[in-house]
Amino acid sequence: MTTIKDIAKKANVSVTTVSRALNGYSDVNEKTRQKIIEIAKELNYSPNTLARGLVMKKSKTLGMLVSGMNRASTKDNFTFEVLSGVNELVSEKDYDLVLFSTTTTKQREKTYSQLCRERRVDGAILQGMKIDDPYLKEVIESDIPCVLVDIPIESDSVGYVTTDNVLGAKKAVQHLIESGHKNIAMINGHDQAYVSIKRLEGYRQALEEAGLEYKEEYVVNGEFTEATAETEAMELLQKHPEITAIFSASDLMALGIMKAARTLNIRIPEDLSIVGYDNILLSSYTTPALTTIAQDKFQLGYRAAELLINMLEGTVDSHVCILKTELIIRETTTNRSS
Amino acid sequence: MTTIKDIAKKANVSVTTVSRALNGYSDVNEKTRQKIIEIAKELNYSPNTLARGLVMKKSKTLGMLVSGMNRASTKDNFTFEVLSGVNELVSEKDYDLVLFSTTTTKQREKTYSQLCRERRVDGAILQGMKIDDPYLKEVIESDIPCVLVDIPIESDSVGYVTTDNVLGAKKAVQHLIESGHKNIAMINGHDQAYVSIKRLEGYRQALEEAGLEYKEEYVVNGEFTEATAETEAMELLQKHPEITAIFSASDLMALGIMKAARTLNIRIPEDLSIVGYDNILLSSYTTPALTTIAQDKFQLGYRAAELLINMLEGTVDSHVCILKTELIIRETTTNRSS
DNA sequence: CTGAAAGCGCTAACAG
DNA sequence: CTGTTAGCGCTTTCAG
Repeated sequence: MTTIKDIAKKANVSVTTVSRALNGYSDVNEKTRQKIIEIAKELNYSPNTLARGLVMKKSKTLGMLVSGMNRASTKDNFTFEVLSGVNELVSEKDYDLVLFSTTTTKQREKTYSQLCRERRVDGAILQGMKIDDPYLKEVIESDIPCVLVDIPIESDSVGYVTTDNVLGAKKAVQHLIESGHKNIAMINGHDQAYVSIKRLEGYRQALEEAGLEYKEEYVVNGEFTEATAETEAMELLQKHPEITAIFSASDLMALGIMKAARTLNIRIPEDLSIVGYDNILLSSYTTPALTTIAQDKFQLGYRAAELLINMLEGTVDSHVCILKTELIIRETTTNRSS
Repeated sequence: MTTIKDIAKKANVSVTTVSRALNGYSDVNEKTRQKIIEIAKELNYSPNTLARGLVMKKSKTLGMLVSGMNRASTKDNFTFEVLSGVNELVSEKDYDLVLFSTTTTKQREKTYSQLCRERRVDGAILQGMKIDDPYLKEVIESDIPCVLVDIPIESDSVGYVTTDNVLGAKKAVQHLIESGHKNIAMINGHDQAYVSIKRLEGYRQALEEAGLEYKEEYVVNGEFTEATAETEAMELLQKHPEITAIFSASDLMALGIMKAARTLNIRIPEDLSIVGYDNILLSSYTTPALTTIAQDKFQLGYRAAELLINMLEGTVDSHVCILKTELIIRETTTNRSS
């Protein structure tokens, strides 16, 4: 493995000069530089980023911490799309990305800042964290620059990107209301998810503004899984046959609801309308295709990385980025009033 | 940021002793060790992996190079599932994973070994490479340990994991033959994919063994994309109305074929049977649900990582790992003979 | 059982 | 424009 020392020797200069030449400093004779560059190429030199990172105290590496990335979670590739977005910007900006996956249990073994410091990441992006995950508290205490996806915490060293979940949910429910529905239920995620709290808020606002009563028994948690949503929908629909529409806090759960409806012989959209959330790939392939609130997951990742790098390089105005959502009308909703 | 030096000072020992104590060497007084560990905790110490890597000449880091991971590719989350598998083993074994995404163009800018050496990864996993990608040649020349996904190259420093693509394809086609089909077309990926070559081989073998003639005009390339497959299927089905079954080299392309059939008013499976390959998530959600050859993508990644780490740690017998595939019969095939 | 010293490959004053 | 020197944080001989 050739080092700058080898190059220095061969070029009859000092290592300093080599370092400067290779790093594009101006105060190097152009001839010397050319010679050095040539020798470097000839010797097939690659800089050692470990050594560089050690002395520079930064690694040009970002950490991406994802919670709950396991075999099952590949179903909604939400995480993957975010990752793709992150990866895109990271490689544009010539950073590197190291991937950490963690679970709530693991977070007790090794702290967030331990993880980041050991690896010497310059900053971190956190995705899929729950509101009560240990790491979240640490993020605030630590001074490692960090961007959260879908969790609105802000400080000198932490920013976040998310979508407008209140508005998104509101649009979903308004669409149902405009279609003539009065008894609209909601299958939410769980109380540890920030987005669930916000989407519930949007649901309530939409009802209120339309003069419809909010009924607690119309809202249940589906834990963001297809199976739980199916069970919960089953119970809900049997207990409250007057329900003609459901707003689901995720598309995956909407799939569960559709299954439940099929089992109960409830037709979609004739007897029951459904609006999902996320616009995952699957949603356009189901029969009937799912009406949903789309959010740009790739962009979520891309912006998170952008924000983080801006924070690192000190070129940042705001630590917050809120993305738009969009209602996509497919086949699980229909106009009842007409 | 506290270092072993700080600990040494506070404990009144040398840095050597601290290093040994923290790394679990036996030749250190148990009392001293306890004291050191305690102080380390108190000072909230994290080892600096850069420094360690620099002197040890290994980083306990694996590189995952994926080709063509972009916004579009999130559709089949093949890559993501492989990544999940890799990630799983990597964290079990306490390695780290750095993600590089590359494109054929990018590969001309920075060579494979440059990438690996700069980052000081101990080994690399390559996913999604094409047969003529520049990196592939480099992999062979380089002595960096490397495991390829779905490309059968083997040497002292390189191994691979794949599935039995010949057999997989054969099973698909045999299933069609047993259902009574005689005119079976194939929509393949492209010639730069190893798996395409092998799957074509399996297709031919199955035909031959059944005494059916192989017709060149029945095989076209769909480039592994839904859109191209749709176009190609359209043309194929119009030109050769006698075709009653298509074997598709990927599920994604099978979706395209289904679209084409719908446009042409060809009923599936009554008029046309389809068998896909991969068993991507979507395949069970389409209407009708897709019959396909399943491969365990998570396992592909898991095994790749396992193989690589075994190679690195010198505990390896074979450099090759071949996984099984499984025919999953759903609704796009039906028995014609009955 | 412990410490002193050297060095991994690189960058950054500082001095010429 | 170039070289000398020091040091990033850690591990590892080699002596005690």
